[in-house]
Amino acid sequence: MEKAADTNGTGPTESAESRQYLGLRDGIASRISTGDLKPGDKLPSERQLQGEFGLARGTIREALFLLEAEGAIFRRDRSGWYVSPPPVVYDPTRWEGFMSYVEAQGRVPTTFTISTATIPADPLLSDIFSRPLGAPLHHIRRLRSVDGRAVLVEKLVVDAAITPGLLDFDLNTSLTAILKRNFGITVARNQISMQPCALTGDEAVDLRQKSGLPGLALQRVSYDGHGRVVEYDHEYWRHDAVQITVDLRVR
Amino acid sequence: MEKAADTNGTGPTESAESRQYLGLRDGIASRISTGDLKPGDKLPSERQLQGEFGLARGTIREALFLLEAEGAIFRRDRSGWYVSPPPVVYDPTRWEGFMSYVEAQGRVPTTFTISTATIPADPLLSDIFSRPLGAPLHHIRRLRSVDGRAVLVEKLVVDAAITPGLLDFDLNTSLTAILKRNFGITVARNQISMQPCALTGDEAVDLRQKSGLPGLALQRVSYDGHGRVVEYDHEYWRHDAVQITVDLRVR
DNA sequence: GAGTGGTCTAGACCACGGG
DNA sequence: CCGTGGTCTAGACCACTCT
Repeated sequence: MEKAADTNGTGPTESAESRQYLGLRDGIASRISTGDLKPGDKLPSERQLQGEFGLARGTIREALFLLEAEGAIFRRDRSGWYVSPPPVVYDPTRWEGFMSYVEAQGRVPTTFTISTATIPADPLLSDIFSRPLGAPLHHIRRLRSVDGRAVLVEKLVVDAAITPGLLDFDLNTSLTAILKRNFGITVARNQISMQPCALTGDEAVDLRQKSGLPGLALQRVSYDGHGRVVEYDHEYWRHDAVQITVDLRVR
Repeated sequence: MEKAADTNGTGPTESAESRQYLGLRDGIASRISTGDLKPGDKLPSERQLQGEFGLARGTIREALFLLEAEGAIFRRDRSGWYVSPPPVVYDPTRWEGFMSYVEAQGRVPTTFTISTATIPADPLLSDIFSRPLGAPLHHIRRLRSVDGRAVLVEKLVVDAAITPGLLDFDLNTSLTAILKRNFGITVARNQISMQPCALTGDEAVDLRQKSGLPGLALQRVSYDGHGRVVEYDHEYWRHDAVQITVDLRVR
């Protein structure tokens, strides 16, 4: 008996799902919405679900992938599947920085600096910062978490000429605050671009995600009051961790 | 011989990929980047790739899913896999509307009105529009395409009191233009919110996508110069069809 | 009707996580 | 060390598209 959907006598009994993984998806989703499973809770293992529902493991995984795409659950590599916490709201116009707005939402933000370096400007960066080729720029790579879960990696670049000694500060705090307090720099304008993307390579590794999972790529160029480029930032977010909100006047 | 990765004698010959689907992914990706495969081109069928690479179909599909998540390819249900065209750039602050900005990028926009209706305001909409419960609101559901490919479904709501007879116009054109020309309404402010999401149910059907594929959900509340709510809009985009760009002053 | 992707089965081994 | 998810095989039938 190598037939698959033998049970597909799908008599239109009620809302019988045509595809089994959709049924399983709905089952788990309702367990979450009723509060039977709460944010952070671990789901039964794939093999347990297999026994419980009498489906092949591939079918179980299909349902899990769907819930993952919907942002309802996430996985920790080779540890298990967990119920997702609610996303963080990110408003690029309210520029107090990550630490502030995450805290304002009653969550606990943390930052981990992965690496720092001062590197001569390449043609692209030289153009963005309007600085000569080879001018020194600070590169910072940071991992940011909410309630202990890594939600984004950022690679940011700052003009070293106007921020001497920046890398000696504790970068596991708010960069916005450091720039303001120690260098008198405030951001007046942001130019932002973003695309849904797949998290791959370094980003996936840092976020402890399996490569290829969906994410949101966000690039930001920040200007001060004089129109000078202050920061050039690339952020890679878990797709289920963020909601973007903007309020703006139309031109 | 039910062993899987027997070929995993992965001698570190060159950049041998540890996982076979990554190798296949790279192979197809490079065919795209060299121009061997161009936007719109059809990929070989899964079974052809199976023969060509000597992998099980599941493995082939894993590679295809990854490329899909990256936005490099897309599928037409039961027709095949195709190379993705470049995304459209969407700037919510430049409010000439979909038709204008798509054309400005040298692409061909089309709009198809799926349904229209005038419905009494429910509590939520009554609140958003600051209108009494039961006040008439126009509901419009449209499908919008670029170069013949459906890229987004939108469900929009407009206050019927200030747009009498709106549904009698040809809604397969620019709504922005209709509101301006025929009702003297212009948008002065937008409040936008967006989250990566999974396209499911009606949205997936309308976009001819398999349910569960990643997308971008965008909600917009538009105000006129008097602060009156003009439009309430929900858009569901294919994740690979759009890039959002915003330029804004920080508050 | 042929061909395509969509769904599903029933196994297997691998690599990593955590006690 | 064991349990977990990650990868992979080799089949099968189904539902739809296309010509």
